[in-house]
Amino acid sequence: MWLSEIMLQQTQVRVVVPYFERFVAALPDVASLAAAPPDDVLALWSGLGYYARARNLHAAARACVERHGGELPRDFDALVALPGIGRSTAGAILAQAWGDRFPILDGNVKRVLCRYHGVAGWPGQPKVEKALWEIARSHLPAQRLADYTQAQMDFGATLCTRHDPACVLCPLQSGCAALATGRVTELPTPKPGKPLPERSAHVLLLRDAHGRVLLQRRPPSGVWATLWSLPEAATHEAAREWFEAHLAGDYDHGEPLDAIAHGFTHYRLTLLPLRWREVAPRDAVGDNQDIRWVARGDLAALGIPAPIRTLLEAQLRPDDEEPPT
DNA sequence: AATGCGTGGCT
DNA sequence: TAGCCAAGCAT
Repeated sequence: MWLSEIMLQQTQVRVVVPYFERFVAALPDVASLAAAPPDDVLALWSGLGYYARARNLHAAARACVERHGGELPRDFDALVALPGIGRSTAGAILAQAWGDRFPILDGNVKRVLCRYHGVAGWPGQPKVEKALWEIARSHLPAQRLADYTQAQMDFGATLCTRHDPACVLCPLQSGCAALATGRVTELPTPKPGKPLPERSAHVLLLRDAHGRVLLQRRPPSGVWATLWSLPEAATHEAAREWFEAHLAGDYDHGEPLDAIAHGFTHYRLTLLPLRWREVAPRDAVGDNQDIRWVARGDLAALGIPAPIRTLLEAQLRPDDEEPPT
C-alpha cells in the first residue's frame, strides 16, 4: 500500500506495475526494506526515476522500525514527518488503509476539481493549489473514505481524463462548470511553458581486460543522486584530466560513440560517450569506494540511470554481437 | 515561492 | 514529432 503510493507519485500505473511486483518480491515488508542496503533499494528502483523517492522510502522504513514499532503510524503528523510522505500521500494512506477522513490532491483530483468547479490558473500555483485543497476537503463524505478516495482517482484516470474526457458518460455532468461553459479542454490551465535549458556531458565508457566497465557513484545531491553511472565530465579537458588521474592509457584513443539525447522535466541533456575497449587502472581506482569495475552480469544489482543502462546493455552484449559504433 | 528531481506514454 | 505531463515531495 505504502510502496504503491510512493511509486505512483508522478508516475502512471502502467509503468509502476512491474517495478512494484519486483520490489515486493525482493523486500516484502517494512523490516526487510529497513534492513536492506541502500544500493539494493536503488537497484530495485532503477529505471523508475525520481530516485529521491527510493532513498526517502528506505529512510522512512528505518524510521518506522525505530520509532513506530515497524509499522506506518496511523497519525497524519507522524506520517508527514516521514521522508517522502507529504500531505496527499499521508491522506491517501490514512483514507485507504483506515477509512480516516483526509483529502488527497493528486494530479487526477486536481484535474477533476478544476473542471468541476471551473477553477482557472495552473494547479501548481500555490494560490490555486490552496483553493483546491479546500475544495477537496469540502467534498469529503462522512463514510467509506477508502472507497471514495479510490473512486476519485479511478474517475480521473478513466472518465475525466487529460485528453478526450468521457463527458457523455459522466455522472457529474449536471454540476460540472467546465462542461456548462465549454471549457473542458481548457481546464486545468496548463503550466506556463518556458524553453528547457540544454546541457551536455562527456561520459567515459571504460572497459578492462576482463570486459568489465568502470562505474562511478554520483554525488549525494543533484540529478541521479547516489546512483552508479559512467565517469562524467563537462568538457574534454576535464574528461582528459579525470582519465589521466585514474587510468594508464591514452585518452586520445577514445572512440566517440553516437550522442544520446535524454530529456528531463527541467532540462535536456546530451550525453557524449567516449569508449576505450581496454584500459588499466592506476592504483587509486582500487581504493576509491565510489569507483568500481563492474561485470556485465552485475549491472542488474545496481541503481543505474535509464539512459546509461541502455548504453551499457548495448555496449556490453556478448562478443558475438559486435556493438554498434 | 520557486525550483529541482526521471522516465515513458501519448498525441 | 517534439512537447506535454502523470497517483508529489523536499528544499
